Amino acid sequence: MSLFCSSVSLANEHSICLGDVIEKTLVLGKGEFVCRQGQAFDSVYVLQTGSVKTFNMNDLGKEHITGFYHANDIVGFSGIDSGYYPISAKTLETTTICKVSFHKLEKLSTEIPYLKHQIFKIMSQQIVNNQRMLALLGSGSDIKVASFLLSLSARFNREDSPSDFFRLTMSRNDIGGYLGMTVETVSRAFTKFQKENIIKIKGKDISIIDFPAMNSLIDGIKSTSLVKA
Amino acid sequence: MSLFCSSVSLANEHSICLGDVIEKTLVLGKGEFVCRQGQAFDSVYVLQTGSVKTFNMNDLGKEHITGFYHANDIVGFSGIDSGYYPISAKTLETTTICKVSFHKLEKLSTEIPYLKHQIFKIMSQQIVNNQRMLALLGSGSDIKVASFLLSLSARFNREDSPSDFFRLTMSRNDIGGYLGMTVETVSRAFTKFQKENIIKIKGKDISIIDFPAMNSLIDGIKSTSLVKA
DNA sequence: CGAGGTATTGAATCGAATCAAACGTTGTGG
DNA sequence: CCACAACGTTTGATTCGATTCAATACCTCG
Repeated sequence: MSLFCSSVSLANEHSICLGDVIEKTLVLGKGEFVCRQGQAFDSVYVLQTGSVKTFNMNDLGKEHITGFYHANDIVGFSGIDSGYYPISAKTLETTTICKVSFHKLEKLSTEIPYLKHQIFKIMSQQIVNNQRMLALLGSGSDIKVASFLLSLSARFNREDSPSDFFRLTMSRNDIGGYLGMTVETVSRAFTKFQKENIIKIKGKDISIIDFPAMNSLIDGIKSTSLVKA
Repeated sequence: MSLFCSSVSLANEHSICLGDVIEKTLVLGKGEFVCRQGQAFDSVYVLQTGSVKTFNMNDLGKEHITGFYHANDIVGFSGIDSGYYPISAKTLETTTICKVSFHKLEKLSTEIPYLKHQIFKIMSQQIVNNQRMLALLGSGSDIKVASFLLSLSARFNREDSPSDFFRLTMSRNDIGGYLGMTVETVSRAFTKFQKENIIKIKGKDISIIDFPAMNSLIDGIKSTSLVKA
């Protein structure tokens, strides 16, 4: 399970019905906005290809990254509560997305309990993912970075190649903004892991070589799922 | 808006119907479990009085606190995704809660679109709250503690007294576990704020004296909600 | 090719964790 | 009701790690 968005499909056997709620499919270039913080909430966005970061600006112009999203992930649910998007979303590369009217989606979910359940599930999953991120609050930079890389890896293995190789579409700066640390510290963690032969990095391409070592790094934040009597 | 749970009521004009989904109302003493990490998910819990912490144990027995909940908050939505509670919940004092069957709640929400919308809203709110917490990832201990206190204050002002005075039902240890810092650092932040006449603390009772100073502390993580052209 | 942004590396500073000890509070049983 | 034990909290001194500042190397794209 990824730190990131949903592995649950909205559609399944009801995919036909979903045609009604898709407003349009958009192709966006690198660095374009999907939605902007403060805009009225009306849609959620389903990524088809590419990747997106969500973030908000603090009063001093520094941006805090709240998440990275890839194919099949859904962006925008956080706008339901207030009726406004609390975050901006920007593409990290050329990206195609489906704009889905939330109003229509919600109406359709009344007719299709399965759809409603899926929405519940996706939102629940986002809560769980965010809480897993929060477990990083107290941990050091190595753990944060390792956890980040493992999440990305898990996210890609799910549907794409089962390989340990993938591409970081976001900048080191974005990673830092996501994990709450500086660019320099991100870079240092990368070089350190590389020297220890845990990963191999070349620019934006990364491969995880030593999964056991990687996993042992994050032992401290993995939670036992046992029920203790 | 609080860092914590929901300010949105499940019921409103439909409160009559909710009688059907409430399994039972429980009174728990201090330190009792509401639900346990790993148990099969079947219910959400609505707090009537008292307070609760949610947490999970990592492999080394240290607990990470994922949230504090008070009257009218709802605990347990994170279990929808996997079908198991990913967290344990424990009372911080004598607490009364309603156990609500999620299965029944979901079925009822099919008949009452308003109810469904409220559930969406509450879950969306939790996503937003968690993301606000995540903004603390990169900030120092003073900011974390100030942010925590302001959230609690906002949470209580909402419905209880409009006073700047409240009681911390959780231990310093719990606060540390929540904010990702040690007990000592929490304590030091408290004494520092007190020396600066920003707050007044006596054991578990706290009053916020200088709100402007408190707010200026967290300027760095407040996000502008403006739409920039 | 050159320029601007992005990434890496190094040295010095600052802040939080850690270790250790004293102080307070709470709850229990004599 | 007091004494004591157990736990929670505060405070201090030291260590360790991340940020900061600064300089250099690397890529990407016009």
